[in-house]
Amino acid sequence: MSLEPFAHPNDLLTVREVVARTGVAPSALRFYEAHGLITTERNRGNQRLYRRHMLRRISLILAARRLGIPLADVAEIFTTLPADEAPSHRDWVRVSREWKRQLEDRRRYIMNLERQLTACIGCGCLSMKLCDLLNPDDRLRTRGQGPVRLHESSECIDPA
Amino acid sequence: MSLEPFAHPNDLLTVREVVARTGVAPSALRFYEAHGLITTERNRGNQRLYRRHMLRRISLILAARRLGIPLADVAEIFTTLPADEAPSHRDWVRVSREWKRQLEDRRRYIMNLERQLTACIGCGCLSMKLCDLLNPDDRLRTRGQGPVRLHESSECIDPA
DNA sequence: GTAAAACCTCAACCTGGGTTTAGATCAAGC
DNA sequence: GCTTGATCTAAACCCAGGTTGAGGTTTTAC
Repeated sequence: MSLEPFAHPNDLLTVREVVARTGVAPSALRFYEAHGLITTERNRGNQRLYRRHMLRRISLILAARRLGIPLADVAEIFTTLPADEAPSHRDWVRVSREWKRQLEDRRRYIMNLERQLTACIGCGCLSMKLCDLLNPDDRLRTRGQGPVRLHESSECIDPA
Repeated sequence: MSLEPFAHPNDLLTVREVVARTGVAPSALRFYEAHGLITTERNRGNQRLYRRHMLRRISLILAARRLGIPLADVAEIFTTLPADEAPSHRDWVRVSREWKRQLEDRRRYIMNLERQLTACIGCGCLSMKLCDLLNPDDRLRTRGQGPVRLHESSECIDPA
């Protein structure tokens, strides 16, 4: 049986092919390469050739972007990935668990803000005197001046 | 009784005083002014004087920043606020409810991503063949080429 | 009266995640 | 061989949300 119809993991794709497969603009591909997220070979005319397993990396970049993970973090994760072949199942489990943790952190942060804002709406904060989300300038006026560190008191938010 | 110890809502504060009360850098105050979020008077030497009720606006800006609300949105909200006095209780209720809605939207978006990522970890997506977060290039290879619209299929994420 | 500190404007710079443009080179079809 | 389209590099530009710096005035403190 011929190997022809099957893709070799290290065969080479042109820019156009990668663009067609991933939907990522050539400028973005160059950008990722410049930032060390992907690597390329060159043909004799200096044009880029992408090894097929780079498609995996690009997919991971897209997933990360969709999740709001900064490229710098992705680059860091990529240093732990095999350089010459596609990431393994195990790699993907590790990466996706880490990203899930980051999503959870972000969700918790937002839920905390929601809680504070709800408390502000539901308490004396409506007078805008004591809320942690709003700087308590009225109170400060009775206490003299000085640099105000915001988010330091929490009389409204956390009355306990 | 003298009015001296009580602050007039329209009395004028210098840059230094506003910086001391809000913790916001002068450059940021100028930036907010340049973008129409706050207004100032000037003294005879052209130096800025802030009417006291601007402190409320600055507090609102800080709260918005903390919530991740873009300044442009804040500027838009501010067009609905009284120009010459502090925002009222009613104003604050209206604004804070709107911001709470935006927080809820962001939280729901993140929860949705978490759900997708969890599904990816827990199903055949681990093979990175069919996941909505990862571009399904293996499948495409058996179907010919063409531009790939990402996030269009949901065989993994939403099997129903 | 003078020096230091604060303030002014305007312009340049920063990060992140790229896009756009200019000018040159390469590959492919006829 | 020639034209057209694809690609190359480098640099400039975009957004947000500001900060930093240069060079000039104003206010304040002694």
